Amino acid sequence: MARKQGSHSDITGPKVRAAALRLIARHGYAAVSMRQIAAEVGIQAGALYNYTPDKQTLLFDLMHGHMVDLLGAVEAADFDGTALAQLEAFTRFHIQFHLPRADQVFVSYMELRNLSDENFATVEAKRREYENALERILRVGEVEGTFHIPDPRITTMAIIAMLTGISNWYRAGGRLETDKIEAIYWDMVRRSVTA
Amino acid sequence: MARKQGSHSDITGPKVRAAALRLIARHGYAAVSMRQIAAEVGIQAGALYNYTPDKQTLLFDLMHGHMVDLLGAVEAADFDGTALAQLEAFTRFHIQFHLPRADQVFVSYMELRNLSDENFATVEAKRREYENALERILRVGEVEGTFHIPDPRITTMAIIAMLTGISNWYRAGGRLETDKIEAIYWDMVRRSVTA
DNA sequence: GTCTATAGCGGGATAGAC
DNA sequence: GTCTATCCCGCTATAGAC
Repeated sequence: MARKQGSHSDITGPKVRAAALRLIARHGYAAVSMRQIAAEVGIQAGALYNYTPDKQTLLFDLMHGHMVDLLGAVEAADFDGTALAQLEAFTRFHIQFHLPRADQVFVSYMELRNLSDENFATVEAKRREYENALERILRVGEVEGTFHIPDPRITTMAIIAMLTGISNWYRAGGRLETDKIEAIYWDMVRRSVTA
Repeated sequence: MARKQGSHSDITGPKVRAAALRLIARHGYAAVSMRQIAAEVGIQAGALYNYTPDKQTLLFDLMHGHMVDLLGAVEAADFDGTALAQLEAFTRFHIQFHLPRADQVFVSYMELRNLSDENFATVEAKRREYENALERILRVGEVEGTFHIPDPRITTMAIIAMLTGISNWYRAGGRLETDKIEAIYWDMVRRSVTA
């Protein structure tokens, strides 16, 4: 089972996904052609089909991969301590994870419409799982008495929308910038759920 | 200058825009064809060009029209009183304006990429104008001492993202539902900017 | 104002040589 | 694994009859 001589699939595969991600984030899935993606990689359109059975699967792999990475990172973060400490950790985690992944975030929230029904259900389930991680923290804080939250589900959606919205205006910037953004948003999140 | 017999342009025109809005919100601009829009209206594709010079202009009219409506409504609302009162009025206004316009909101935030450079600049300028209305209120509250806001521009974006995010999960529902949503979000907005 | 018909182009995907 | 060539389809937009 030795790898074939001249095989570049271990290099070209990632390049295909990177090119697709970049182009789809920029122009949208429906507006990007397989020919454009191939040109970006430096191969012909036909050769793309060595790396994906079709365009739909390529989109799904990008979106699903992003959600798998996100859930894996959440699990690894393993928030603990008081509800307030967990909420701060979650807030900073969300910002730190999403800021360097502008294209993935954009595609994952804009291209849901272009997934097949089955692929949509799979991606949506993972997104729900992520939301639930935050909702659990809010409910713990409510029981603790730290938080005052009339409707944990709505507050979950509100906080995630606020944090994800950073991607709408954030551009480039180094570590210090990120620190400051984290501080400002954590301040707002904290105040919005405490008495 | 009497209107031609058999002319339906005063009826068909709005029907074209309504159909385009519905379909684009559902499937995205690039994925919707002029044939689909025509079929939804009940005419042939060629006849669409009596109502728009091209597909791009049709998209622009939808998005620009939405922003014009929004800015007109903001101006008519004419917020006054303390900064806190103005912020509450703005929050409730935003929710009341956006909730019944799910398709417009969706299209206006998802299809910016598909506007020509010139059309994008026009729409973006109006959106900036709307954001500025909120930012002014926040700055007044900061001067008053009512609010504690480290960065008014970021807080503006955070609040608008949070409020606009309602469209991501809101479905149908009557007046009472809207009242409750307003109350929950106003509660969060208020707490997030006050000490 | 709407129709039918079509020009002209570009799309996704496949076949077969190398 | 990549190439060239191509099938077949659907797209936007226009022309000209009614």
